[in-house]
Amino acid sequence: MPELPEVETVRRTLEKLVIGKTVERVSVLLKRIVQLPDDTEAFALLLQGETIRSVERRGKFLRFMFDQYTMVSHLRMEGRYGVYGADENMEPHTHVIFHFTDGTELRYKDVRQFGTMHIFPLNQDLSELPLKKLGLEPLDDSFTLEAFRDKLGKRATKIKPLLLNQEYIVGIGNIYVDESLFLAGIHPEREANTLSKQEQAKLYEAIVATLNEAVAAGGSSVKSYVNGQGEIGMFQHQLKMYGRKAEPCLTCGHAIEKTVVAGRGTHYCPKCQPLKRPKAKRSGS
DNA sequence: AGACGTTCTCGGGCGC
DNA sequence: TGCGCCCGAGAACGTC
Repeated sequence: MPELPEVETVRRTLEKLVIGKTVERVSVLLKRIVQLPDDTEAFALLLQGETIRSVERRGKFLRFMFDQYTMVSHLRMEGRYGVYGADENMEPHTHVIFHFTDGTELRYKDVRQFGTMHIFPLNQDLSELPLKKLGLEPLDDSFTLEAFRDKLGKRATKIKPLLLNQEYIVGIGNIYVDESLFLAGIHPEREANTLSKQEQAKLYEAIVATLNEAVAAGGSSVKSYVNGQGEIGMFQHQLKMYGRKAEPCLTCGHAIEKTVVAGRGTHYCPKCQPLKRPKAKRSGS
């Protein structure tokens, strides 16, 4: 479920709830979530007695900063966190529990069981997988038009899969890629290296605007997403493309098409996002 | 039935 | 022919 705006919203809500709390013990109910250390008992022991000092984000990953360790957590499709009293009912699909010394618990739930957790010595996560190869942070000052153009570079790959590839730019997923490409008037199957300077600039602006507005709205709750306090987001009401198959394009009224691009459901307006750049018509051929 | 907000692995195809 | 890169397909899972 979560793309950058959702993960950022989880981060913001969570930091209000868990900073300063000390881990008494950790229960791992589903081993597959824990990737590193691969021994789940070792994973649990590393965090015993550690206090959460901050909660940060890199792309779609959450980074829980403890005294000596960083715990990196990816929610994948449906992972979610919540803080509970130790006596509260255990909800289904609860896989990892961080029991704090004050009697509260941080619980990780994940219906589809795709989420991952890794522990590294403090701050060493950034130079190790899975964070090592991540690309530009689109809401950082470092995300300039020039840096974006460099990433688009000479690649002949389709623009949509390129934007989804976290090695170039982080945080964009299937919802916000469709929204951004629509805003920029670019067809999802355009080859990245054929974008004009002007199209590159429009796409850059579209990505920044879309992500910022979505963060301001607390993310999009299309299916199951909630923030760290169990609240849904609001940006789903502002989506112009995602989930609007066959509905009228808000710009031109043409029916929105849904196809598959690089294995992902893809929404676009054939009129506002033509595959061929509008050119003088030629007869024949 | 089949899609689903994510990402990793694998294998074929291509170019050098 | 061989190697490396790149891309798309499939897999991981449970729910509606």
